[in-house]
Amino acid sequence: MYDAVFTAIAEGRRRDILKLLGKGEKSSGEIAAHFDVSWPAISRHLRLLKEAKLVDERRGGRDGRERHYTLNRARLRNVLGGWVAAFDAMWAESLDNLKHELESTSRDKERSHDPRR
Amino acid sequence: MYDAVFTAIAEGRRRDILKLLGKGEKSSGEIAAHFDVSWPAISRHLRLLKEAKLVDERRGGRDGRERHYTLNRARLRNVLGGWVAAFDAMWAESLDNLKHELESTSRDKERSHDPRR
DNA sequence: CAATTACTTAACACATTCGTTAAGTATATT
DNA sequence: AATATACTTAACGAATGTGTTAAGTAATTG
Repeated sequence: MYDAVFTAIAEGRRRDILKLLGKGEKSSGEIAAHFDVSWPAISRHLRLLKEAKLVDERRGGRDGRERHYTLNRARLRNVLGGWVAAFDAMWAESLDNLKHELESTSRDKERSHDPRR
Repeated sequence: MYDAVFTAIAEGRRRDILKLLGKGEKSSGEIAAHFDVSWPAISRHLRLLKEAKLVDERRGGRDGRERHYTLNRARLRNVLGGWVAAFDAMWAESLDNLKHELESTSRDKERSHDPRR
């Protein structure tokens, strides 16, 4: 599930597209015009980003022929922020375990001066 | 530069390795034992993670033959956190631009009731 | 309804990547 | 010096991913 997000942001051009969308909504054509690769290439990047739910798509323009993309900031923050935060949670837990271990070791010492025999 | 980090975390197995290291320092062999792929495969993942500076390596063990890896939490937070935060900065800037635009538009309205003619 | 606009999907080439096994390297140990 | 331990690097195959051009498709316009 999160996998799609990590795959999506792994590629530089897709990160560039996200960056561009950071400045505001853009159509598929506008995005393609910003880069020196073909429109189909951009279209596929957009599909991936859409599947990862990093961008939202809606019909737009004066007639409904354009596809407008917007950055999904919440998704970006939730997935990446959440993932990074999980490490700090683990860290806290590890520290906690270590603390308990040290405490029980010192309790052992109180009961006997050489518990290993 | 940041590129290596995004590439490194793109792969599920490497994210699993980072997660494992989140619980504390581990040797190359210990890490390999945790997964059902060969040691060489793990070794290459570790090299990528090291190149991305997401993990640090040092000699360890009773003799100096083991290679111990630790997670570099700061790097993770700085790169990903920084990248995500940049979007919010852009967002703030875009909002600000929009505000200025609206303000100048309303100033135009004050000067003339139909500026488009 | 034929043409136009704004895209997307398909087909294919080339590059990169992950895994495997076999071979190499570095640091003790005997 | 030979052997063992703990890895890493090399070589290679199968899968995946990015780009290109050509061929759709969906909605609007004349």
